[in-house]
Amino acid sequence: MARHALIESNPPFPIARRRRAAARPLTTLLWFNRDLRLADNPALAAALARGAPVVPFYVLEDGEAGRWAPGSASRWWLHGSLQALDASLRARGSALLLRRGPAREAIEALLAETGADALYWNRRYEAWAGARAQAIKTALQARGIEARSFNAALLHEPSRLATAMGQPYRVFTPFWKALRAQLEPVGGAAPVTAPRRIAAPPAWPRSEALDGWALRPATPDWAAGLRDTWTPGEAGAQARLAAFARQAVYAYGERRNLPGAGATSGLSPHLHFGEIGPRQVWQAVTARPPGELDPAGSLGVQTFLSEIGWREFSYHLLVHFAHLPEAPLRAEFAAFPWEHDEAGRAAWQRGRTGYPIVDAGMRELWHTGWMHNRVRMIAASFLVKDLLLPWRDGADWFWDTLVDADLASNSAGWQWVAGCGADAAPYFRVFNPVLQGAKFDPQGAYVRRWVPELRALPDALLHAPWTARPVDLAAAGVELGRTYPMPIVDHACARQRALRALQQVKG
DNA sequence: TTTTGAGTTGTTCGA
DNA sequence: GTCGAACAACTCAAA
Repeated sequence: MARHALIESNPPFPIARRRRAAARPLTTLLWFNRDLRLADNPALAAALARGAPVVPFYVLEDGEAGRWAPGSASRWWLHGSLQALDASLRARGSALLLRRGPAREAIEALLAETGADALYWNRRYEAWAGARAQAIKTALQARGIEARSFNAALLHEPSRLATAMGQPYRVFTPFWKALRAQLEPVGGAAPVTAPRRIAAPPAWPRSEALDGWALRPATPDWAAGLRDTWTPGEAGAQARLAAFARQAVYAYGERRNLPGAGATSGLSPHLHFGEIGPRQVWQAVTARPPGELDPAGSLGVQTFLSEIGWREFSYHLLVHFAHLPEAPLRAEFAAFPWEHDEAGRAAWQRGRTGYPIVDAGMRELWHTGWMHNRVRMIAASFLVKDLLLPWRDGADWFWDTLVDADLASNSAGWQWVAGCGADAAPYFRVFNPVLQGAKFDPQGAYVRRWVPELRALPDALLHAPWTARPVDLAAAGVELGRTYPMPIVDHACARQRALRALQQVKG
């Protein structure tokens, strides 16, 4: 596939490196991207092994990313993550330089200012990022400057895994089987630990001020819920992983679908920004020998690893099908008769659909920048199938509001829900928000937390307040249409409408 | 090349 | 109330 050309590959013996092998290395530029960590960082390790002073830097690339520049919640996270990375670099005698993009210009400037003879970085997999990195690599190597990239983000290199026919996988199970066969038994190369000291250059080039980038909201400051929930940065990531690997992972198989249980790892934003890598995650959750685990514990570990597998699969799809974020993987869905329901979309975004489990999820998202995975499916199904709004509307909203907004996972997930993606849900699989609520939030802990105006309703009525008798509503202090909305659509009717629309696409 | 088995996460209806 | 079948065919991956 031609797109493979966009994914940079390392020649086994880079020309520049061979030519300079005898010369003393000058300075190494270390370009941080989506790998904001010091442990398990192959580019950093290789830069240190080179034996020259290292200049670590980060480039803000809003212009180059275009439509996929980080959303509001991601920008909030990025600020904290860069701050944390700078602090850990300083503790090791180094620092993080900040520059604005375009990356090509920032790198040229740094090369001129430092006289560096090498640029190392860890790869990204978005089409735009791969293309611009490849252009930089080509340009630098042509001038005898060593330019090397590494894989810090994935267990596998998407261009190096294919079916027996040489095609990219489109179905998860065979993909994961093939990948695991490559990785067994330890999940790939062992992660390296963080260096103790990083040699500084004789003089530091100037850095921009992080505050000047205005990544965090000022007025209004909507980030209080994010601050309460998260600790961006490598230390925060490792603390979360350690806590999860100590206990929760062993119950993950049984409890991961309960949004009120706090049973998931919460690692998604840390993984997105590369504050921790999938190899480290694999190592941590498989540290206990399988022989020590009971069947439930073993199921927990395997189920969790398969979620890491889904992340890999999403990247695999993004690399091989570059239009994944923009256009349906199943081409016939281009003609799907989507609605244009502004009011419905606004109600969904604000958590005022009248379906408590959907509204709870959307409010959790707004408040914390994150939503439990089970609820993501329910809320996404509601947008796409009950409201018949385009999946890209949902993907856009998630892109702006999620701290873990990731082009690969977000795009693949929305296409899956809409039925137009890889391994997509069958058309008739339409989530019923009342049944899903009753099944996965039976005691109502989740809905009561995020939809407090319904808190006093009994469990049996909590997921369908419009079915309550007036006397029950009054006892709970609920006035439908005033304190909490009536359902904005009738689910049974909406389901029929969605099935008709899907039939139309098929025929 | 052809065949075969299988495919993350569900709901509804009727026996 | 419980349970199994229907809901469509189609595509993917491997034998």
